[in-house]
Amino acid sequence: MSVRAEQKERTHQDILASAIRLLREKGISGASVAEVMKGAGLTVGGFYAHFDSKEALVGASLRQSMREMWSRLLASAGEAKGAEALDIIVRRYLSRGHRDDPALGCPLPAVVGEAAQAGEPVREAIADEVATYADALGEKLGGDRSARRRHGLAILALMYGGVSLARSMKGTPLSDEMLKACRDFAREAFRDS
Amino acid sequence: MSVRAEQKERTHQDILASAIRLLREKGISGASVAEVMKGAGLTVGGFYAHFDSKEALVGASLRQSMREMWSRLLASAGEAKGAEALDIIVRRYLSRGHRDDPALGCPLPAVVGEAAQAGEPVREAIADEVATYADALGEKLGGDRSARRRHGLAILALMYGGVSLARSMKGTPLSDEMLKACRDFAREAFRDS
DNA sequence: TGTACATCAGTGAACGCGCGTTCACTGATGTAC
DNA sequence: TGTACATCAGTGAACGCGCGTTCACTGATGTAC
Repeated sequence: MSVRAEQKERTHQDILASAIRLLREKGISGASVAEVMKGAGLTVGGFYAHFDSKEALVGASLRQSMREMWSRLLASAGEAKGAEALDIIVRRYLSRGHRDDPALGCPLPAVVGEAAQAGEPVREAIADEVATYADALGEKLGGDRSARRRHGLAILALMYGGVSLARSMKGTPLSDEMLKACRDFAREAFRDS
Repeated sequence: MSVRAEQKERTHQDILASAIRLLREKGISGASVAEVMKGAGLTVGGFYAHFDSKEALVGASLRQSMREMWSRLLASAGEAKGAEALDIIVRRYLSRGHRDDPALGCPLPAVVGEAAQAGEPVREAIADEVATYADALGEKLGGDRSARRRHGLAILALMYGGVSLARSMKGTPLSDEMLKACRDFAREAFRDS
């Protein structure tokens, strides 16, 4: 690989990293191309040498940030399975820390609402990543094939929904309570597993 | 009340109705003041005789549309309580119809993501309405005081999360599956109640 | 009841601003001989 | 190894556009006498 190509690849990753950070903090419309490029130490005009459009950037950022978040989250449960793994995972995802630091967390809360009106590349990226990590989560939780799939999808939806709502009510007492209710409900649903 | 004041009140409600429709379909940034006014058969300049700012409009629309959606939803369970009421409610909220017709449904999926960056009036409106209807939902579900509160908040988060994700994956097979997984999980969690 | 003036809901053009995207350009890197 | 030319990553100004908000105005409604 030539020096030039290596440099370009490094720049590409810088743009992605900047986009991921802004996307998680401010959502799709809040992460402007100009600000993404500024965050990577570049000017706006160079963007289109790296991505075809803003939508392509959003799709790529979504895929990478989902991978980062969810592989770390699932790895944090270590060898634990079933109710024990669930406890570790919900305590981490449905935490005040995760609610208050979007820049380090899951991209879904910032992106899903706007994604309903976004183009197919974005919606497909979400579907791919949700499928992957709902399955991985179901695997941790155990049970038969259909229970694993159902639990993976539903617990993901519960965790995403709880953090999203908690963020939208930040600053009110209900915000903390929402996180706790979702954690406890997830554990309660698995009391016999 | 004078003819003029009556007319103004009618116009005010027309603007609100238009805003509610657009907000549910396109979210906060997608519902521009100009389009809201056009939807009410008016021109943009007249808006500020009715609301102080776009944010005030969003807050008022949110309160009214939450009331409309959730009082209808909870009323649809009639006299049913516990698992039976839950079954009716999740079948309605987590339905393909609700996913595909945002204009007739719950405002939360279109608004919550952007609300995290919105001003206090919007976040307070969400907190107030979520508190009200989580409690009403918990009431239907029964159990002791803490269980009612926990179940109300968590089932609301699960329903909101499921429909939001299903909309963001619309057009993929996982979209339908997500709705079903959330319905079944909610019922499963109440299997002994 | 009729007339003169005041009010004010709604109009439509204009404001400053930020958006995604384009494009002529610059200058360092790469290639050919 | 040295020189002349080609490539192309990144710059920065400009584009057309839609946004929230402002404002001078119009004309129907309301009030005073």
